[in-house]
Amino acid sequence: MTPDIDALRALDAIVTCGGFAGAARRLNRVQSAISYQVRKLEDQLGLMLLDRGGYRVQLTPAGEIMLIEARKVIAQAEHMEALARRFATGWEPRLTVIVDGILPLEPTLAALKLLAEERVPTRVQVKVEFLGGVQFRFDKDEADLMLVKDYLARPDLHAQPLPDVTCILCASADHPLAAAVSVDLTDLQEHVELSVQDSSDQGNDRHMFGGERVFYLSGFVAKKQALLMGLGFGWMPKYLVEEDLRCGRLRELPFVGGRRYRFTPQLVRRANRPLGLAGARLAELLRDKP
Amino acid sequence: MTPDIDALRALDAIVTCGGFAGAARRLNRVQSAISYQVRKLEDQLGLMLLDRGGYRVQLTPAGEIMLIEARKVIAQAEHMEALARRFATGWEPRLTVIVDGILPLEPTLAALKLLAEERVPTRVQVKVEFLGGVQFRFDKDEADLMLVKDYLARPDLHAQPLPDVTCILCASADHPLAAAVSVDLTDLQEHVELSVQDSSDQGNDRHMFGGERVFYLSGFVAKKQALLMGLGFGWMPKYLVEEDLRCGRLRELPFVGGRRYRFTPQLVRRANRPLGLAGARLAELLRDKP
DNA sequence: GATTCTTGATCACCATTTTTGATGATTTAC
DNA sequence: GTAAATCATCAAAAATGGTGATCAAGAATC
Repeated sequence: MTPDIDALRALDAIVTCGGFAGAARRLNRVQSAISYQVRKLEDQLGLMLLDRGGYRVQLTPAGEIMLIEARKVIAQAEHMEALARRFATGWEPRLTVIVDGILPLEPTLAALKLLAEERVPTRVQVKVEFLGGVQFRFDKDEADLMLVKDYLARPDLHAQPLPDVTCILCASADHPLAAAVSVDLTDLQEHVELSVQDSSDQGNDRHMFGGERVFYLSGFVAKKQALLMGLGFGWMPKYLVEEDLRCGRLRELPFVGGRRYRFTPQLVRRANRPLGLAGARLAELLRDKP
Repeated sequence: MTPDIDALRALDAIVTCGGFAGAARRLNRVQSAISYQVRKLEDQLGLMLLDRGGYRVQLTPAGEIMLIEARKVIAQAEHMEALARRFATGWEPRLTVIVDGILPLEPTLAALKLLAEERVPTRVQVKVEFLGGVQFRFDKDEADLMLVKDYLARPDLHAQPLPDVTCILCASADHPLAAAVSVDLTDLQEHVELSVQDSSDQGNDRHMFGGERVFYLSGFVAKKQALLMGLGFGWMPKYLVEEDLRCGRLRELPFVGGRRYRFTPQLVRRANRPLGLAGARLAELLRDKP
């Protein structure tokens, strides 16, 4: 039979208060109740915990060790209690966030770090997806939030804007297109376009060029690596290639249809399911900070 | 109010058995008892743990997290119980062993390693002392065992022999005494003798030579270092200087009164206080192995 | 679709456990 | 030596937890 946590508390109180009487006062019980509790505990464990030989009780050697263990059990139980209290007061147990891989991760991570520092009890799960895959995953996982470049608006979704991101059409300095003074659609279509794999299987990136040959990469890091190797051309978010453009490793392509475009990422939540405290706090941090 | 461990067990059983009825069977209770327990638990935590909406109960999101915590509490409590069982069956909670620093530590450490591998629950404390300090500490700490070179026999102490150790009188190869063909007591008394500090403050090493100048070191490692630096001469246990004698860094002194002596270390226990299972096992390992 | 099973909630009742308050033996403090 | 602690013990009261029966509602079976 497993010991009762109240009995462990009694043992602890006896030791810290220096006696049964003190423990009773501390626990708002009567002395005989404490006496009963620890005796029962000792019976259950089949082990003397207190030495009643003298005027004041003392821990037996075994009691000392058991008290250490008992305190661990108590602490664990209280941790559980505290967690429950927070869940009960509006902190959701889990928060799932889908992030579009085209967005800079840093502001999101910074916000999560703050959240952790505020000792938010919620277990936050972040998943990175691309293009249509973001909303696909948002729906499939019943996620709470998504940070997305494009999404299909619906009445049950509520969006708020995030800071703009700029995309730049570029290629390696060694790439044939990099040398051109001006590039038109036909020029582009003759070369390999690099794109990020849409993790839902219904690719629909409105910024693609419709050439014959497209290589799909698994993310923007891989895409950038492919660009640097001269494998092809493609759009990249500015924050990922600024350094390379400055150093000349990559070149911005002088495409007549526009060499850059900006978009406003959205932080999307479900209108019908209110965010818990953690979700609300995260949304707030993402809105204020980045 | 802290949740009751039995209630946590009920929650766990409901989830693993897939329902109240199954849990009741598993815990040898009746279904309504389980129902009562979890409802009380939920009341205490102020939190719904199970979703009774459908035909079969399901954990709520908060319930999932709480179950994880609950299992930790249960595991901790069971660990405590297991420990108690072992203490109750003769494993002492603590075992204090005093070891004479002149003895090779390796056999002792090997025995302790074995003890640990056998998952002995006892917390073993080993202290190294020197000369009279060993018995001094043995008495002061009310230790259970001592491994000692010399000790004052008493009726309440019971000893068993350990493998012999040889001591060699030596000095650095550069030391004046190292060159002599024969050394007598007067020769020795003219040089600095190196000795290990007695950690009780009543030095009585019967192997000292009574010269004017004695340097006391804090252990045999320090003493050996001092010997190698040519600071003086002194006795060293053979196992610590064999290599140095072979390489010629140290020399055995041709003392007319004997250049070597052997002693039989003793494993001493208290006759009036029987060893616990861990102490007995350790004594057994030390007797058989080294 | 009607019937049968199963699931979990609920209730009144009873057994057990826990708390209480009183008492007593022993030890410490003054 | 007296007064004030300390802790054990006991009977009675209170609270807690368990039992078995019953009920409504969702699956499963035919």
